[in-house]
Amino acid sequence: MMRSTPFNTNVEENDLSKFKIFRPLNPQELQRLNDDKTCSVYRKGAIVYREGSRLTGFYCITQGILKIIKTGNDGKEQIIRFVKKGDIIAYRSLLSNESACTTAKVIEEAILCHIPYHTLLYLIENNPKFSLHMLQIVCRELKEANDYITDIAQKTVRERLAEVLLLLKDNFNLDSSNTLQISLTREELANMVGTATESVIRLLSEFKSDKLIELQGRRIKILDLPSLYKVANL
Amino acid sequence: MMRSTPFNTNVEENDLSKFKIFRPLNPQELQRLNDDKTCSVYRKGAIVYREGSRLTGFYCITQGILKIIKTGNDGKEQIIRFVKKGDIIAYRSLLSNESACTTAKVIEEAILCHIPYHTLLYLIENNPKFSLHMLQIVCRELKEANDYITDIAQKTVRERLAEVLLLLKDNFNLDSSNTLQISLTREELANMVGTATESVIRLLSEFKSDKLIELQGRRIKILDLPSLYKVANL
DNA sequence: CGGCCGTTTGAGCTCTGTCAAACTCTGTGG
DNA sequence: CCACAGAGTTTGACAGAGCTCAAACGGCCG
Repeated sequence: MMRSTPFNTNVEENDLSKFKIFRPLNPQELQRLNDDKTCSVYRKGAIVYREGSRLTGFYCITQGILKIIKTGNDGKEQIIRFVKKGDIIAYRSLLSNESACTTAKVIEEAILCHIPYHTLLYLIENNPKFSLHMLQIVCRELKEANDYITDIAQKTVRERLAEVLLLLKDNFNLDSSNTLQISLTREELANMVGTATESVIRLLSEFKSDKLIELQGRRIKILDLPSLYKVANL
Repeated sequence: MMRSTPFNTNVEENDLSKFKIFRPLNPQELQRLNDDKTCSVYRKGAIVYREGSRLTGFYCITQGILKIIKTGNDGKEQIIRFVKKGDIIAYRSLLSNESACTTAKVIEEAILCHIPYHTLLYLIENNPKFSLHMLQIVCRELKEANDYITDIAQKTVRERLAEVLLLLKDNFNLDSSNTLQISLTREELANMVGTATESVIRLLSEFKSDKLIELQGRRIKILDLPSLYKVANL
Protein backbone atom coordinates (compact mmCIF):
# COMPACT_ATOMS: atom_id res chain seq x y z
CA MET A 1 0.00 0.00 0.00
CA MET A 2 1.32 3.44 -0.91
CA ARG A 3 0.87 5.65 2.08
CA SER A 4 3.65 8.17 1.78
CA THR A 5 2.03 10.33 -0.86
CA PRO A 6 0.12 13.32 0.43
CA PHE A 7 -3.16 14.20 -1.21
CA ASN A 8 -4.30 17.72 -1.80
CA THR A 9 -7.36 18.50 0.18
CA ASN A 10 -10.13 21.05 0.19
CA VAL A 11 -8.62 24.32 1.26
CA GLU A 12 -11.91 25.73 2.47
CA GLU A 13 -12.07 23.53 5.51
CA ASN A 14 -8.60 24.44 6.70
CA ASP A 15 -9.02 28.06 7.57
CA LEU A 16 -5.98 28.94 9.68
CA SER A 17 -7.48 32.01 11.30
CA LYS A 18 -9.03 29.89 14.03
CA PHE A 19 -5.64 28.94 15.49
CA LYS A 20 -4.15 30.79 18.41
CA ILE A 21 -0.76 31.27 16.78
CA PHE A 22 -2.29 33.39 14.06
CA ARG A 23 -4.49 35.45 16.35
CA PRO A 24 -2.18 38.48 16.22
CA LEU A 25 -2.67 38.73 12.46
CA ASN A 26 -4.95 41.36 10.94
CA PRO A 27 -7.56 40.39 8.30
CA GLN A 28 -5.30 41.29 5.41
CA GLU A 29 -2.45 39.20 6.80
CA LEU A 30 -4.80 36.30 7.45
CA GLN A 31 -5.99 36.56 3.89
CA ARG A 32 -2.44 36.37 2.65
CA LEU A 33 -1.70 33.44 4.94
CA ASN A 34 -4.67 31.48 3.68
CA ASP A 35 -3.90 32.35 0.07
CA ASP A 36 -0.29 31.22 0.32
CA LYS A 37 -0.86 27.96 2.16
CA THR A 38 -1.14 24.51 0.62
CA CYS A 39 -2.95 21.82 2.57
CA SER A 40 -2.49 18.09 2.19
CA VAL A 41 -3.67 14.90 3.79
CA TYR A 42 -0.98 12.59 5.10
CA ARG A 43 -1.70 8.94 5.83
CA LYS A 44 -0.53 7.14 8.91
CA GLY A 45 3.17 6.37 8.59
CA ALA A 46 3.83 9.14 6.07
CA ILE A 47 6.93 11.26 6.48
CA VAL A 48 6.34 14.99 6.18
CA TYR A 49 10.02 15.84 6.19
CA ARG A 50 13.23 14.03 7.02
CA GLU A 51 16.36 14.90 8.92
CA GLY A 52 18.78 16.59 6.61
CA SER A 53 16.26 17.84 4.08
CA ARG A 54 15.93 21.48 3.12
CA LEU A 55 12.55 22.96 3.90
CA THR A 56 10.63 25.48 1.87
CA GLY A 57 8.21 26.45 4.56
CA PHE A 58 6.68 25.43 7.85
CA TYR A 59 3.52 23.46 8.55
CA CYS A 60 0.46 24.01 10.66
CA ILE A 61 -1.43 20.89 11.71
CA THR A 62 -5.20 21.17 11.32
CA GLN A 63 -5.95 17.51 11.97
CA GLY A 64 -4.27 14.37 13.29
CA ILE A 65 -1.14 13.57 15.28
CA LEU A 66 2.53 13.44 14.34
CA LYS A 67 5.70 12.53 16.13
CA ILE A 68 8.85 14.59 15.82
CA ILE A 69 11.83 12.27 15.99
CA LYS A 70 15.58 12.42 15.91
CA THR A 71 17.73 9.47 14.90
CA GLY A 72 20.72 8.55 17.05
CA ASN A 73 23.98 7.27 15.57
CA ASP A 74 22.91 3.67 16.01
CA GLY A 75 19.68 4.29 14.15
CA LYS A 76 17.49 4.28 17.24
CA GLU A 77 14.92 7.01 17.16
CA GLN A 78 14.24 9.44 19.96
CA ILE A 79 10.81 11.02 20.07
CA ILE A 80 11.27 14.71 20.79
CA ARG A 81 7.58 15.61 21.00
CA PHE A 82 4.15 14.96 19.64
CA VAL A 83 2.22 17.56 17.73
CA LYS A 84 -1.47 17.90 17.00
CA LYS A 85 -4.13 20.30 15.74
CA GLY A 86 -2.99 23.89 16.06
CA ASP A 87 0.70 23.13 16.46
CA ILE A 88 3.33 24.28 14.01
CA ILE A 89 6.38 22.31 12.97
CA ALA A 90 9.55 22.77 10.96
CA TYR A 91 9.81 26.46 11.82
CA ARG A 92 13.03 25.98 13.78
CA SER A 93 15.21 24.81 10.91
CA LEU A 94 13.52 27.34 8.67
CA LEU A 95 14.33 30.29 10.91
CA SER A 96 17.87 29.09 11.55
CA ASN A 97 18.27 28.56 7.84
CA GLU A 98 19.53 25.02 8.41
CA SER A 99 18.59 21.60 7.14
CA ALA A 100 15.97 19.85 9.22
CA CYS A 101 17.48 18.16 12.26
CA THR A 102 14.36 16.14 13.01
CA THR A 103 11.93 13.95 11.11
CA ALA A 104 8.15 14.39 11.23
CA LYS A 105 6.13 11.19 10.93
CA VAL A 106 2.36 10.76 10.98
CA ILE A 107 0.86 8.70 13.79
CA GLU A 108 -2.79 9.42 13.07
CA GLU A 109 -3.98 10.52 9.64
CA ALA A 110 -3.32 14.22 9.44
CA ILE A 111 -3.99 17.35 7.46
CA LEU A 112 -1.08 19.78 7.26
CA CYS A 113 -0.95 23.25 5.77
CA HIS A 114 2.34 24.23 4.24
CA ILE A 115 3.17 27.92 4.59
CA PRO A 116 6.06 29.18 2.46
CA TYR A 117 9.16 30.66 4.03
CA HIS A 118 8.64 34.07 2.47
CA THR A 119 5.17 34.30 3.98
CA LEU A 120 6.60 33.59 7.41
CA LEU A 121 9.27 36.23 6.91
CA TYR A 122 6.68 38.69 5.69
CA LEU A 123 4.61 38.19 8.82
CA ILE A 124 7.60 38.48 11.16
CA GLU A 125 8.84 41.62 9.46
CA ASN A 126 5.48 43.31 9.40
CA ASN A 127 3.71 42.25 12.56
CA PRO A 128 5.66 42.63 15.81
CA LYS A 129 2.85 41.02 17.79
CA PHE A 130 3.17 37.94 15.66
CA SER A 131 6.95 37.91 16.17
CA LEU A 132 6.48 38.14 19.89
CA HIS A 133 4.00 35.30 19.75
CA MET A 134 6.42 33.18 17.76
CA LEU A 135 9.15 33.95 20.26
CA GLN A 136 6.90 32.80 23.06
CA ILE A 137 6.12 29.56 21.28
CA VAL A 138 9.79 28.76 20.77
CA CYS A 139 10.54 29.73 24.37
CA ARG A 140 7.90 27.35 25.62
CA GLU A 141 9.32 24.55 23.58
CA LEU A 142 12.78 25.37 24.89
CA LYS A 143 11.57 25.21 28.47
CA GLU A 144 10.05 21.82 27.86
CA ALA A 145 13.27 20.61 26.28
CA ASN A 146 15.29 21.81 29.26
CA ASP A 147 12.91 20.15 31.68
CA TYR A 148 13.21 16.96 29.72
CA ILE A 149 17.00 17.06 29.81
CA THR A 150 16.94 17.27 33.59
CA ASP A 151 14.45 14.44 33.83
CA ILE A 152 16.19 12.10 31.51
CA ALA A 153 19.55 12.79 33.14
CA GLN A 154 18.40 12.31 36.69
CA LYS A 155 15.30 10.15 36.87
CA THR A 156 14.93 6.40 36.64
CA VAL A 157 13.19 4.77 33.71
CA ARG A 158 10.28 3.99 36.01
CA GLU A 159 9.82 7.65 36.93
CA ARG A 160 10.17 8.77 33.35
CA LEU A 161 7.59 6.29 32.07
CA ALA A 162 5.08 7.49 34.63
CA GLU A 163 5.85 11.04 33.61
CA VAL A 164 5.37 10.24 29.94
CA LEU A 165 1.95 8.74 30.68
CA LEU A 166 1.01 11.93 32.51
CA LEU A 167 2.32 14.03 29.65
CA LEU A 168 0.24 12.04 27.19
CA LYS A 169 -2.77 12.52 29.41
CA ASP A 170 -2.27 16.29 29.37
CA ASN A 171 -1.68 16.44 25.63
CA PHE A 172 -4.31 14.06 24.37
CA ASN A 173 -6.80 13.82 27.20
CA LEU A 174 -8.74 10.85 28.49
CA ASP A 175 -12.09 9.57 27.36
CA SER A 176 -14.98 9.03 29.77
CA SER A 177 -13.43 5.77 30.98
CA ASN A 178 -10.05 7.44 31.65
CA THR A 179 -8.44 5.84 28.63
CA LEU A 180 -5.61 7.69 26.87
CA GLN A 181 -6.78 9.02 23.52
CA ILE A 182 -3.63 8.16 21.66
CA SER A 183 -2.46 4.81 20.42
CA LEU A 184 1.28 4.19 20.61
CA THR A 185 3.33 1.06 20.17
CA ARG A 186 5.49 -0.08 23.07
CA GLU A 187 8.48 0.85 20.99
CA GLU A 188 7.21 4.40 20.56
CA LEU A 189 6.74 4.69 24.29
CA ALA A 190 10.29 3.43 24.75
CA ASN A 191 11.56 5.99 22.27
CA MET A 192 9.90 8.74 24.25
CA VAL A 193 11.21 7.56 27.59
CA GLY A 194 14.63 6.84 26.19
CA THR A 195 14.81 3.17 27.10
CA ALA A 196 14.43 -0.33 25.64
CA THR A 197 11.07 -1.63 24.47
CA GLU A 198 11.28 -4.54 26.89
CA SER A 199 11.78 -2.21 29.82
CA VAL A 200 8.61 -0.34 28.93
CA ILE A 201 6.69 -3.60 28.70
CA ARG A 202 7.91 -4.78 32.08
CA LEU A 203 7.24 -1.48 33.78
CA LEU A 204 3.79 -1.14 32.26
CA SER A 205 2.87 -4.55 33.61
CA GLU A 206 4.26 -3.53 37.00
CA PHE A 207 2.09 -0.42 36.90
CA LYS A 208 -0.79 -2.74 36.07
CA SER A 209 -0.02 -5.03 39.03
CA ASP A 210 0.13 -1.95 41.23
CA LYS A 211 -3.35 -0.97 39.99
CA LEU A 212 -2.09 2.30 38.56
CA ILE A 213 -3.23 1.52 35.04
CA GLU A 214 -5.16 -1.05 33.06
CA LEU A 215 -4.04 -2.37 29.68
CA GLN A 216 -6.00 -3.56 26.67
CA GLY A 217 -3.52 -3.81 23.85
CA ARG A 218 -2.38 -0.28 23.11
CA ARG A 219 -5.18 1.26 25.10
CA ILE A 220 -3.97 2.51 28.43
CA LYS A 221 -6.54 3.29 31.09
CA ILE A 222 -5.47 5.36 34.05
CA LEU A 223 -6.82 4.01 37.33
CA ASP A 224 -4.89 5.90 39.98
CA LEU A 225 -3.74 9.33 38.89
CA PRO A 226 -2.40 10.51 42.27
CA SER A 227 -0.20 7.44 42.65
CA LEU A 228 1.03 7.88 39.11
CA TYR A 229 2.11 11.39 40.01
CA LYS A 230 3.87 9.99 43.02
CA VAL A 231 5.71 7.41 40.92
CA ALA A 232 6.70 10.14 38.46
CA ASN A 233 8.12 12.06 41.42
CA LEU A 234 6.61 15.39 40.37
CA MET B 1 33.42 35.91 52.54
CA MET B 2 30.41 37.63 51.04
CA ARG B 3 30.40 36.87 47.41
CA SER B 4 26.77 37.06 46.45
CA THR B 5 26.51 40.84 46.29
CA PRO B 6 26.97 42.37 42.87
CA PHE B 7 28.90 45.62 42.58
CA ASN B 8 27.99 48.36 40.19
CA THR B 9 30.66 48.90 37.65
CA ASN B 10 31.73 51.52 35.21
CA VAL B 11 29.11 51.67 32.50
CA GLU B 12 31.44 53.16 29.92
CA GLU B 13 33.39 49.98 29.43
CA ASN B 14 30.38 47.83 28.77
CA ASP B 15 29.14 49.21 25.50
CA LEU B 16 26.68 46.63 24.20
CA SER B 17 26.79 47.74 20.57
CA LYS B 18 29.76 45.51 19.92
CA PHE B 19 27.76 42.33 20.42
CA LYS B 20 26.32 40.42 17.51
CA ILE B 21 22.87 40.15 19.04
CA PHE B 22 22.44 43.88 18.96
CA ARG B 23 23.82 44.36 15.48
CA PRO B 24 20.35 44.82 13.94
CA LEU B 25 19.73 47.87 16.13
CA ASN B 26 19.98 51.37 14.72
CA PRO B 27 22.01 54.08 16.55
CA GLN B 28 18.98 55.44 18.35
CA GLU B 29 17.96 52.00 19.59
CA LEU B 30 21.53 51.28 20.68
CA GLN B 31 21.54 54.53 22.57
CA ARG B 32 18.37 53.56 24.35
CA LEU B 33 19.74 50.10 25.11
CA ASN B 34 22.90 51.51 26.64
CA ASP B 35 20.97 54.12 28.58
CA ASP B 36 18.56 51.58 30.05
CA LYS B 37 21.09 48.95 31.04
CA THR B 38 22.67 48.47 34.46
CA CYS B 39 25.98 46.64 34.67
CA SER B 40 27.31 44.84 37.70
CA VAL B 41 30.25 42.70 38.65
CA TYR B 42 29.46 39.26 40.06
CA ARG B 43 32.03 37.30 42.01
CA LYS B 44 32.68 33.61 41.54
CA GLY B 45 29.90 31.65 43.17
CA ALA B 46 27.37 34.49 42.99
CA ILE B 47 23.82 33.69 41.92
CA VAL B 48 22.42 36.05 39.32
CA TYR B 49 18.91 34.66 39.57
CA ARG B 50 17.32 31.59 41.05
CA GLU B 51 14.73 29.09 39.91
CA GLY B 52 11.32 30.39 40.79
CA SER B 53 12.21 34.07 40.98
CA ARG B 54 10.45 36.73 38.93
CA LEU B 55 12.74 38.58 36.58
CA THR B 56 12.61 42.24 35.66
CA GLY B 57 14.82 41.99 32.62
CA PHE B 58 17.37 39.89 30.84
CA TYR B 59 21.16 39.98 31.06
CA CYS B 60 23.96 40.28 28.55
CA ILE B 61 27.33 38.92 29.66
CA THR B 62 30.24 41.21 28.86
CA GLN B 63 32.83 39.31 30.86
CA GLY B 64 33.28 35.96 32.62
CA ILE B 65 31.55 32.59 32.60
CA LEU B 66 28.31 31.38 34.18
CA LYS B 67 26.55 28.07 34.36
CA ILE B 68 22.81 27.75 33.83
CA ILE B 69 21.50 25.00 36.06
CA LYS B 70 18.27 23.27 36.89
CA THR B 71 17.68 21.48 40.15
CA GLY B 72 16.14 18.01 40.08
CA ASN B 73 13.69 16.83 42.75
CA ASP B 74 16.44 15.22 44.76
CA GLY B 75 18.42 18.45 44.79
CA LYS B 76 20.97 17.32 42.24
CA GLU B 77 21.77 20.02 39.76
CA GLN B 78 21.82 19.60 36.02
CA ILE B 79 23.94 21.99 34.02
CA ILE B 80 21.91 23.09 31.03
CA ARG B 81 24.59 25.21 29.40
CA PHE B 82 27.47 27.55 29.95
CA VAL B 83 27.36 31.17 28.90
CA LYS B 84 30.11 33.69 28.30
CA LYS B 85 30.82 37.09 26.78
CA GLY B 86 28.18 38.08 24.25
CA ASP B 87 25.56 35.56 25.41
CA ILE B 88 22.23 36.60 26.81
CA ILE B 89 20.39 34.85 29.62
CA ALA B 90 17.04 34.95 31.37
CA TYR B 91 15.21 36.04 28.23
CA ARG B 92 13.23 32.82 28.03
CA SER B 93 11.29 33.20 31.25
CA LEU B 94 10.91 36.89 30.53
CA LEU B 95 9.31 36.36 27.14
CA SER B 96 7.10 33.55 28.40
CA ASN B 97 6.13 35.73 31.32
CA GLU B 98 6.96 32.95 33.76
CA SER B 99 9.13 32.60 36.81
CA ALA B 100 12.69 31.55 36.09
CA CYS B 101 12.97 27.80 35.65
CA THR B 102 16.75 27.80 35.87
CA THR B 103 19.42 29.28 38.12
CA ALA B 104 22.40 31.27 36.84
CA LYS B 105 25.59 30.90 38.85
CA VAL B 106 28.96 32.52 38.25
CA ILE B 107 31.90 30.23 37.54
CA GLU B 108 34.42 32.92 36.65
CA GLU B 109 34.07 36.50 37.85
CA ALA B 110 31.64 38.15 35.49
CA ILE B 111 30.17 41.44 34.40
CA LEU B 112 26.52 41.35 33.46
CA CYS B 113 24.35 44.07 31.99
CA HIS B 114 20.73 44.02 33.06
CA ILE B 115 18.31 45.19 30.39
CA PRO B 116 14.77 45.91 31.58
CA TYR B 117 11.81 44.00 30.22
CA HIS B 118 10.19 47.08 28.68
CA THR B 119 13.35 47.82 26.71
CA LEU B 120 13.31 44.31 25.27
CA LEU B 121 9.65 44.67 24.37
CA TYR B 122 10.31 48.05 22.80
CA LEU B 123 13.04 46.59 20.61
CA ILE B 124 10.95 43.61 19.57
CA GLU B 125 7.96 45.76 18.74
CA ASN B 126 9.93 48.30 16.78
CA ASN B 127 12.67 46.39 15.04
CA PRO B 128 11.63 43.31 13.08
CA LYS B 129 15.24 42.49 12.25
CA PHE B 130 15.99 42.31 15.93
CA SER B 131 12.97 40.06 16.50
CA LEU B 132 14.13 37.76 13.78
CA HIS B 133 17.56 37.67 15.30
CA MET B 134 16.13 36.84 18.72
CA LEU B 135 14.06 34.09 17.14
CA GLN B 136 17.17 32.64 15.59
CA ILE B 137 19.00 32.67 18.90
CA VAL B 138 16.20 30.83 20.65
CA CYS B 139 15.95 28.38 17.77
CA ARG B 140 19.64 27.60 18.00
CA GLU B 141 19.34 26.96 21.69
CA LEU B 142 16.35 24.73 21.04
CA LYS B 143 18.28 22.71 18.50
CA GLU B 144 21.09 22.19 20.97
CA ALA B 145 18.63 21.12 23.63
CA ASN B 146 17.04 18.59 21.29
CA ASP B 147 20.42 17.22 20.30
CA TYR B 148 21.28 16.88 23.94
CA ILE B 149 18.08 14.99 24.70
CA THR B 150 18.91 12.42 22.05
CA ASP B 151 22.46 12.09 23.32
CA ILE B 152 21.61 11.71 26.93
CA ALA B 153 18.85 9.24 26.15
CA GLN B 154 20.89 7.03 23.87
CA LYS B 155 24.57 7.36 24.56
CA THR B 156 26.69 5.84 27.29
CA VAL B 157 28.25 7.97 30.01
CA ARG B 158 31.63 7.39 28.37
CA GLU B 159 30.45 8.78 25.05
CA ARG B 160 28.75 11.73 26.70
CA LEU B 161 31.80 12.66 28.73
CA ALA B 162 33.95 12.70 25.60
CA GLU B 163 31.31 14.81 23.92
CA VAL B 164 31.24 17.26 26.82
CA LEU B 165 35.02 17.68 26.61
CA LEU B 166 34.67 18.44 22.91
CA LEU B 167 31.86 20.88 23.60
CA LEU B 168 33.98 22.66 26.17
CA LYS B 169 36.81 22.82 23.67
CA ASP B 170 34.53 24.49 21.13
CA ASN B 171 33.07 26.92 23.62
CA PHE B 172 36.13 27.92 25.56
CA ASN B 173 39.02 27.04 23.27
CA LEU B 174 42.39 25.58 24.11
CA ASP B 175 45.57 27.40 25.00
CA SER B 176 48.83 26.84 23.14
CA SER B 177 49.41 23.60 25.04
CA ASN B 178 45.95 22.25 24.15
CA THR B 179 44.65 22.80 27.67
CA LEU B 180 40.97 23.59 28.15
CA GLN B 181 40.50 27.21 29.15
CA ILE B 182 37.83 26.55 31.72
CA SER B 183 38.18 25.14 35.19
CA LEU B 184 35.39 22.86 36.36
CA THR B 185 35.09 20.57 39.35
CA ARG B 186 34.52 16.88 38.72
CA GLU B 187 31.07 17.37 40.14
CA GLU B 188 30.30 20.08 37.59
CA LEU B 189 31.44 17.81 34.80
CA ALA B 190 29.19 15.09 36.22
CA ASN B 191 26.28 17.53 36.32
CA MET B 192 26.80 18.31 32.67
CA VAL B 193 27.08 14.70 31.59
CA GLY B 194 24.22 13.63 33.81
CA THR B 195 26.06 11.05 35.89
CA ALA B 196 27.74 10.52 39.27
CA THR B 197 30.93 12.36 40.21
CA GLU B 198 32.76 9.08 40.73
CA SER B 199 31.90 7.92 37.23
CA VAL B 200 33.44 11.07 35.76
CA ILE B 201 36.59 10.53 37.80
CA ARG B 202 36.94 6.93 36.70
CA LEU B 203 36.32 7.71 33.06
CA LEU B 204 38.70 10.67 33.03
CA SER B 205 41.45 8.47 34.35
CA GLU B 206 40.57 5.88 31.72
CA PHE B 207 40.88 8.58 29.06
CA LYS B 208 44.22 9.42 30.59
CA SER B 209 45.40 5.79 30.44
CA ASP B 210 44.28 5.70 26.83
CA LYS B 211 46.43 8.79 26.14
CA LEU B 212 43.44 10.83 25.06
CA ILE B 213 43.93 13.50 27.69
CA GLU B 214 46.34 14.57 30.40
CA LEU B 215 45.24 15.75 33.84
CA GLN B 216 46.75 18.27 36.25
CA GLY B 217 44.12 18.92 38.84
CA ARG B 218 41.24 20.65 37.06
CA ARG B 219 43.32 21.42 34.01
CA ILE B 220 42.49 19.08 31.18
CA LYS B 221 44.90 18.85 28.30
CA ILE B 222 43.69 17.25 25.09
CA LEU B 223 46.26 14.92 23.58
CA ASP B 224 44.34 13.03 20.92
CA LEU B 225 41.44 14.95 19.45
CA PRO B 226 40.55 12.48 16.66
CA SER B 227 40.29 9.58 19.10
CA LEU B 228 38.20 11.71 21.42
CA TYR B 229 35.78 12.30 18.57
CA LYS B 230 35.72 8.59 17.98
CA VAL B 231 34.93 7.88 21.62
CA ALA B 232 32.17 10.50 21.54
CA ASN B 233 30.72 8.66 18.55
CA LEU B 234 30.07 11.80 16.54
C1' DC C 1 47.34 22.94 63.06
C1' DG C 2 42.60 21.47 62.12
C1' DG C 3 38.74 21.39 59.24
C1' DC C 4 36.62 21.44 54.95
C1' DC C 5 36.13 20.63 50.26
C1' DG C 6 37.22 18.18 46.38
C1' DT C 7 39.29 14.02 44.58
C1' DT C 8 40.32 9.25 44.30
C1' DT C 9 39.76 4.27 44.81
C1' DG C 10 37.44 -0.01 46.11
C1' DA C 11 33.51 -3.09 46.78
C1' DG C 12 29.01 -4.40 46.06
C1' DC C 13 24.72 -4.23 44.07
C1' DT C 14 20.83 -2.89 41.17
C1' DC C 15 18.87 -1.21 37.33
C1' DT C 16 18.36 -1.70 32.75
C1' DG C 17 19.94 -3.18 28.15
C1' DT C 18 20.63 -7.26 25.19
C1' DC C 19 19.59 -11.64 23.31
C1' DA C 20 16.53 -15.34 22.45
C1' DA C 21 12.28 -17.59 22.13
C1' DA C 22 7.39 -17.96 22.17
C1' DC C 23 3.00 -15.96 21.48
C1' DT C 24 -0.71 -12.84 19.51
C1' DC C 25 -2.83 -10.45 15.97
C1' DT C 26 -3.51 -8.84 11.40
C1' DG C 27 -3.57 -8.84 6.67
C1' DT C 28 -2.32 -11.54 2.40
C1' DG C 29 -2.44 -14.96 -0.90
C1' DG C 30 -3.46 -19.52 -2.21
C1' DC D 1 -11.49 -20.69 4.59
C1' DC D 2 -6.94 -21.75 6.00
C1' DA D 3 -2.00 -21.29 6.06
C1' DC D 4 1.46 -18.19 6.41
C1' DA D 5 4.30 -14.17 6.92
C1' DG D 6 5.37 -10.28 9.48
C1' DA D 7 4.97 -6.99 12.93
C1' DG D 8 4.30 -6.15 17.60
C1' DT D 9 4.19 -7.98 22.34
C1' DT D 10 5.58 -10.68 26.17
C1' DT D 11 8.61 -13.33 29.14
C1' DG D 12 12.94 -15.24 30.77
C1' DA D 13 17.86 -15.34 31.45
C1' DC D 14 21.94 -12.97 31.70
C1' DA D 15 25.58 -9.52 31.75
C1' DG D 16 27.45 -5.27 32.53
C1' DA D 17 27.20 -0.29 32.95
C1' DG D 18 26.95 2.78 36.28
C1' DC D 19 25.21 4.15 40.99
C1' DT D 20 25.83 4.15 46.01
C1' DC D 21 28.34 3.78 50.08
C1' DA D 22 32.55 4.01 52.54
C1' DA D 23 37.07 5.26 53.40
C1' DA D 24 41.32 7.52 52.60
C1' DC D 25 43.94 11.21 50.66
C1' DG D 26 45.36 15.90 49.15
C1' DG D 27 45.23 20.81 49.13
C1' DC D 28 43.75 25.19 50.83
C1' DC D 29 42.27 28.55 54.10
C1' DG D 30 41.29 30.44 58.41
